[in-house]
Amino acid sequence: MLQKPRGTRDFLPDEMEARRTIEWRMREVARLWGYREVCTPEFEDLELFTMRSGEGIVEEMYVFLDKGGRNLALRPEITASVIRMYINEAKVAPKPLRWCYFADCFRYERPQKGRYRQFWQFGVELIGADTALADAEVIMLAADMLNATGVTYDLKVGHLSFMKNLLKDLEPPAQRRVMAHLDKKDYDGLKATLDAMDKPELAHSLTTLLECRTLKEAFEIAGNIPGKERIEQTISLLDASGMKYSLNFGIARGLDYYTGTVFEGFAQNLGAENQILGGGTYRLAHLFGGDDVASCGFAIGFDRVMVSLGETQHKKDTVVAIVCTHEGRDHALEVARIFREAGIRSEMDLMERGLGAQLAHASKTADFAIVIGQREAESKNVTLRNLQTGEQKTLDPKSAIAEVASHGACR
RNA sequence: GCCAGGGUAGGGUAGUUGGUUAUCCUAGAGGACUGUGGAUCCUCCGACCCGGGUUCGAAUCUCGGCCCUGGCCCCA
Repeated sequence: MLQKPRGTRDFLPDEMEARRTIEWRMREVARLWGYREVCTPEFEDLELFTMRSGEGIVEEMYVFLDKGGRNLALRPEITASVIRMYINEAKVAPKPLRWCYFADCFRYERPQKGRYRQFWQFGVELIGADTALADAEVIMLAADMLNATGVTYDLKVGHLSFMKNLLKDLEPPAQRRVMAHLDKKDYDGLKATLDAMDKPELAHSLTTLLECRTLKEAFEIAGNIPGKERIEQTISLLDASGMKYSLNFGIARGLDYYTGTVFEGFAQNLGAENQILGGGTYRLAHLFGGDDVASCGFAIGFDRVMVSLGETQHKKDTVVAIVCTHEGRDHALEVARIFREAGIRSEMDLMERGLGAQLAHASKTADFAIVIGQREAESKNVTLRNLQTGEQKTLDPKSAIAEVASHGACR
């Protein structure tokens, strides 16, 4: 039997309904903040992604040659595409631009819990606003969005300037090696590396910086930071908003183009792959031949949010089964139509079953049955049966609709 | 790319000194039952992940691959 490709998933209706429910909660939050949806191609020139992230990522992408000999890649993330689109289509649009997206991405990696080769991201990008309030808005929006889904998570906010200031005397490759140690909390390795670089005193400052939980402490360790005021403003805006977060100056986000504020969210009930959100301020447009516009954005790992939410029950549709005899069929079609016009999900038997068998099936799949035989066809009434209680009465279609609508799903 | 544990109908399972037609539950279809369901009974449907090897004979032993689950690495 044919199998689906490794790391991909099929979604049955129950799961899709749960996913759409959460998706729409995020969409609604984005809408309320003024972030409007954009859509970019599923595949792009390979170069778009290597320019952003380096040649190394080719190994972790779905890369292919099209019939015209073009080097293309399935998108491994969406920020690069959005910024490309901004340069191509919207450079002169009034700033700031508030955009969001919900779309699938592809990465060629070893699957595990919360990590798939096709996965969905809900992200936002705020383009062209370079202020403390812009940074704060994006973080508050991220928190709002995660709150709307119902996940329990920890949000960590940091700023790259502190670490960059401590490391400013090191060459970029050395900086990267040090950051790698910090990211893994490998303090022994860090010490060895710094000793080898003849900078042993840095080890203490760096590890202390990671332990800092207030701006004041961080400023004391890292010294005179460029943009100090902006950082203070951003953090005081977050504090004023009353949102929950913690400061963490060890967030490195691994990428050179992040410029300042960075933040990450972690689900409290997931294992190794528990990061559900990542974002920060960055400058990327100039890489793709655009202006050096400031941007700030984040992406939420939608599938991980769903894993974290687990088997949470979602509200189900009320289902009405239209059950009829041969004589009642024409009237039944008419009744089904007006039920649907009233917004009620209505399903008819397609198997030419007898009345008993139709009801047997309805009892497994529906909340109510509308029974229509010769008697109902002649009187233009319907028999409404509550499949939960067995209670049954004959009334006109409009009253039946009212009854079903007032009752709701009872499965 | 690395490590561990797995893979028998749609879902869940039984099945080793290798041996008839692979067990049971559930789901699905049909019937007993052409104006009223969930019970019961009957019938049907449907599986040994793939390939090589050993053997008279492999779900079972063996090798390779694929896939799943979790972890490492990575994580844009």
